[in-house]
Order: sequence, then structure tokens, then C-alpha cells
Amino acid sequence: MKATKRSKTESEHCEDEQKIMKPVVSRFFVDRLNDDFFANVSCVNLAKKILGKLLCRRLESSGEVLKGIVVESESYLGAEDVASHSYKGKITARNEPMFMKAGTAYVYFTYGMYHCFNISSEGEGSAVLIRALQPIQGLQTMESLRKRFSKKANGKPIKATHLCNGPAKLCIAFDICKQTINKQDVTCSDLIWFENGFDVSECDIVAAPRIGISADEEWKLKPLRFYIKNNEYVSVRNKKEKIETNVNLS
DNA sequence: AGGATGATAGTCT
DNA sequence: GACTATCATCCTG
Repeated sequence: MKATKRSKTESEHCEDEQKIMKPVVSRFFVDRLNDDFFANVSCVNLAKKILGKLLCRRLESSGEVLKGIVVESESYLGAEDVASHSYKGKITARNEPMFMKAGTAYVYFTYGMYHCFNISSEGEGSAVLIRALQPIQGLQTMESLRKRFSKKANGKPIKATHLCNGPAKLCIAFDICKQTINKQDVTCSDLIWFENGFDVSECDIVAAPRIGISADEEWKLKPLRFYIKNNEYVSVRNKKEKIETNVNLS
């Protein structure tokens, strides 16, 4: 295993970020998903069709591009969704990106130390939470970012299946934080974007209840979580799903 | 392989 | 002051 060259503190990292304005290399974006992909699609359908697509992240410090296949997502709807930050149509400083143009990144901070990454969608206050990725490019950097975060620094390697199998884990592995990524437009940002990856047929999409919802019984059970059937990279907590209902796309 | 628990601070009431 | 769209760690088996 090669040694990592990253050893910057958080503050140095942020300084670099402001200094470095690297030219955008067009070949990065040949397969980028644009407004055609994000607009005019319901939140639920966006959550489904983003499965198999590539989440791409260019690190400001090194210019390295990390990539991972989206294998798990969740829909958070607008005013009617008890589990959504936009419940009752409330707009706050935090959830503002949920109300912005479809394709806007919504990064929020939770549990005192973690970030979660969403994409706003059509539908007032709706967004899609990216819950898990199958990493395909830059795994070594992802691993060092994960290890840097959990300062414990026991040298144990992290298995590829455990690198991005959770909403906060993928944010750590992709260096996604509120300060740099929140409100980025993924259709034109050079820090974060999506690319065409693999077409996932409808019969390979599983719908299930969302994770970590404690509020309302009805909304807790709604099948608004989607993942690629039998994929090894979905978040660990949910491999014990008992009910796997195939979804009808249309 | 899986259950229990503590960490830790932004956000909202 | 209460509650997190969670995770790493420390157990048990």
C-alpha cells in the first residue's frame, strides 16, 4: 500500500481551497449529468434513476478526482413528509438548498460530527439523500480521509465495501462538508458532479423504508429508500431488510 | 456478524 | 434544553 501524501490540518485545507483555482479540464465533464437529468423528474423517480450513476468529486487540494457508483438513495419530500427537514414547508437557513433549483447540493451537519449529502429535486422542498456508493476511483485517498477522520489511527485497512456504505461515511471519504459543497450546483460545479455510469434495470431496484426515521409511523414505513439489489456496498445496517419489494418505474 | 453504547455540536422549540 | 436522515468502538457469540 502506497503512503499517502496528505497531512494538512483542516484550516490549511480551507486556505488552499481559496487560493487554488485550477482551470477546469473539459474532459472531466464529457459524461456529466445536466439539467435534463435533474429537472422535470419527481423526487422519487430521481432517487431511483440516480442509482448506477457516478458521484464525482474533485479535491481542491490535490486536484484528484474521486468517483463512486450510487447504490443507495432516499427520497425526502416536501411539506407533507414528517421526516423531511422541509416538513410543513418550513424554510430555515439550514434547509434552504432543498428549495433551490433541482441539482443543488444540500449538505447538513448531524449528530454533532457528521455530514449528509443530498441533491435537491423537483417538488417544493424535496431532495434525494445519497446513502451509499460503490467506490471505483481514488479508493486509497478515500481510505486515508476515513482514517484521518477517526483519529484512532489503528492501521487496520478499510474494506472497499465499508468505505462509503453510509451517508456520513461517503461524505468523509469524498471530503464533502457543508462549507465547500453546500449549495453547489452539481450540473455545473467543478468540485462535485454526477456522470453517466450504469443503467440499472427496474427489477434490480429494491424499495424499502428509510433509515433512522423515528417520528411518524406512517411516514417511517413508506418505501422511500432505494438500493441496487444484492449490491455489496449498500449501508450495513440494512442488509437485514426482510421485505424486498420490487419497484415499478413509470 | 451483530447488538449496545458513547461521542459531539448544530439546529430548532 | 432536546433532538438528531450516524458512526466507531467495544463487547458477545
